[in-house]
Amino acid sequence: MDDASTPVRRKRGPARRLDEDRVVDAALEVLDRGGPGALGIRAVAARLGVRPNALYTYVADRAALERAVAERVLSLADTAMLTAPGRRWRERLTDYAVSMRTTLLSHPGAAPLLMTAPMDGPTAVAIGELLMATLEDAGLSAEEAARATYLLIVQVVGSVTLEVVETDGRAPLAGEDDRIAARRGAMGDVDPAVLPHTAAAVDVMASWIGGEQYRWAIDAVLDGIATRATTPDDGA
Amino acid sequence: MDDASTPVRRKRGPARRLDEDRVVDAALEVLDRGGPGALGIRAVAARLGVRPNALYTYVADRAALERAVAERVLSLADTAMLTAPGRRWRERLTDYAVSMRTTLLSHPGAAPLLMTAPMDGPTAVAIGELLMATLEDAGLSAEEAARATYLLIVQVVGSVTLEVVETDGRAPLAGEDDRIAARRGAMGDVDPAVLPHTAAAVDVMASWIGGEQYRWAIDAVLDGIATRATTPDDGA
DNA sequence: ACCTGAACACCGTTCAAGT
DNA sequence: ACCTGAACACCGTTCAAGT
Repeated sequence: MDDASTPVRRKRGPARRLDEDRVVDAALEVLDRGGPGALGIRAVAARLGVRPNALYTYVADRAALERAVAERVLSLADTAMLTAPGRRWRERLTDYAVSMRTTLLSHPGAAPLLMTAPMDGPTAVAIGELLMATLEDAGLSAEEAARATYLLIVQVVGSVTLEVVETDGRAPLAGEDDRIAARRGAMGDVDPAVLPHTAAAVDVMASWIGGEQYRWAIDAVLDGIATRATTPDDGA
Repeated sequence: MDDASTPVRRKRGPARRLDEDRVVDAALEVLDRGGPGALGIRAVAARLGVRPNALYTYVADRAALERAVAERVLSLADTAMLTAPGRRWRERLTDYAVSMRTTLLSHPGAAPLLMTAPMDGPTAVAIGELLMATLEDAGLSAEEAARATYLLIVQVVGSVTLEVVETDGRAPLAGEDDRIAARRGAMGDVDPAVLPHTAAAVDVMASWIGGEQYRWAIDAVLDGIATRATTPDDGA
């Protein structure tokens, strides 16, 4: 079921032709199969059927490879939601945040890279531009829109990274219910006499890594942002 | 100026006595001097004047060492602010958030460890307990308090980690103004014709890694949380 | 119980050499 | 221009041995 524009795309073959896109493709595959710890120059080279030092024609070093992977993953989330006509600014931001989580969770090993490498690539900038535009639709000033944009970025990337770090980071991730149950089990019993609030909330804390928590947090953040907006709920 | 309870504490000496605390001390020193990339079994052993494999008596492996360092750094922030009598819940949370940032920035290399290793140690749990108690003072239900707690944790740890990742991570960090100026310089010029919002907000974006942005974000988050509180502003 | 010596299987990165 | 061969200086971790 290959796309027509992707001629053959063999798994590991004798290296038909190399270019940066193919290197990043391979890096993402290594990440998906082996988790965050598996990514490395030698592993990617092996997957391409090539010697490790061959990669240095396309990538400056390991850090540059990681940045390229981070950019690639960001580009997989569809920004069309941010410009969807007829939808309110708040719905657009919520949709995009949820969709970004789904995208990142489908390449869990890549999520920590977003926190490790500075995101200054063209894709990251383009996303920032669209987020600021959406927040100005809400009636925020340019400065407030920029600050709110970063608040949202921190929340989205931070949540998903912490969520992934509790797994082995290989795709596909276990189902959310299973991951929450495993986390609940690892927490064991809490003595209500010494940690009353923790003991009472242990089930909710187990679900910190889930979609419901994610939605709750984004919602609260958007409420806080809405406080600063002049177009409370029905902006363009 | 050594504390009386710290007998001699030499820098690297012939290893007077080893225990887990001294190992974590050394790890934190390695981190402060060399940044996140410097931390490792061999580097810590060298700092203690001991062979690498000697560490395995006190720490299971590298991952356990990193978790121990993360726990240590968390314990350096003073939780007394969360229980300060006579102060409103919102002031207590703001004070603690600001103080946690200061603590983490004083050991910048350790900040990324909080995002990389699951935080399930006793210190992390104790902080969670106090945060939940404070948020219940605000009138949140147990479930809401737990969800708001995680929202705050993600925001604090996420912000500081992204802030540190743009530096070399060695202590002491350059002054905030210098770091913002350097970031502004790295962003270069942006064409207003293609990225109008980005071009207009470039100075604010440079300051994303600063204390003003941090405060703005925490404030917005607390506004969102306050929406769900029954004790709007003058809780116990 | 705690530390060393020695070794293992890895890393990222370089440089000269081939084609 | 692009890839290989070979080597460099590293890693984390193990195991047997010493004391």
